Amino acid sequence: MASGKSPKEMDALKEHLARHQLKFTRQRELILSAFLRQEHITAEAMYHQLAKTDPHLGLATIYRTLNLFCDAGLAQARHFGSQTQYDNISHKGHHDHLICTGCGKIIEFENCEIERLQEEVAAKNGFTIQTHRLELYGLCSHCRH
Amino acid sequence: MASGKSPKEMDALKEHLARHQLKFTRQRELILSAFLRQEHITAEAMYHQLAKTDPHLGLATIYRTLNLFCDAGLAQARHFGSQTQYDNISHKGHHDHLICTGCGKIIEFENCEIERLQEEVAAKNGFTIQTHRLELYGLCSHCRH
DNA sequence: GTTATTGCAAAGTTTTTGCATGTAC
DNA sequence: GTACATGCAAAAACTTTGCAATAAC
Repeated sequence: MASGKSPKEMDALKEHLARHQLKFTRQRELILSAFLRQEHITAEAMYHQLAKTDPHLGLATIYRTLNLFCDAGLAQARHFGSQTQYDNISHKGHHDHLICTGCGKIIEFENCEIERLQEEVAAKNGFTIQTHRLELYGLCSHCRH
Repeated sequence: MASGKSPKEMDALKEHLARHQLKFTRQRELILSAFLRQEHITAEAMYHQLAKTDPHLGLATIYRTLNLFCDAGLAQARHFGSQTQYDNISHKGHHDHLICTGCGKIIEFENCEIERLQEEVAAKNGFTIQTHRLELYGLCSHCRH
């Protein structure tokens, strides 16, 4: 194996592509490997990040590819502020947000106890949780004054 | 004194307006009273709803007014799907969802213990919570089989 | 060789802004 | 009478789409 380690997400992408008669392109590989380094990112931010090494990679391709990742179950789109955030699913589950409605600051947190209670609620209703989203909106100490 | 016609939100709006040298207009009154009947609504939906009785009320006015309600602490903007949802703050807090990714069924629940823990997390980070959003995605008992 | 993908630009959506006119104070 | 608000249209911001050229299979 020349490349040695292909992360499981890369394999998952290839499988999704194969199953849908889609192709594994240089851009898709590039965008996925950049994406895996993030917890969440916007299309625009990734565009700028990749433009340094690949100036011809178009923003439309990034959007198309991130949307593809959502279809493949690797990413989850979240509308936040004025742009769409693409969350890295493999980092999800322990990834909740505290969002300041004053200045837009975002703090990430995880809380096992909350997660345990979520499981409890789900079980009580006969559900098996696949993923969740918890966002707390409020004012940070700065903005409260 | 018990003027059944002026809900506390209307008074809160008036107070906010007074404090900021803004004016209490027919449109603001109209939009607020329509807003209070909803749990959440988009600007576009409100535009259509109000157009029946007030065909000259512009969409820009609705946006400006709903954003004003956010400033006044009566509403909370949430980006969802492709449009902004304006949530009625007074209805929020006990409104979490359990969503089946198989059949789309939505169960509403509330859990005081989770809410308490949320407050705890917020406090630990110096935040004051205004509202929150919790969605659990999974499979219901039907769809698991 | 065939079919999907890319890059670019153009179009589509949703939201905000500019400005003349109207309205609350 | 003096601000601020409104309505309309135009602009801005973000995302998707059309199409000819290109790359994967």
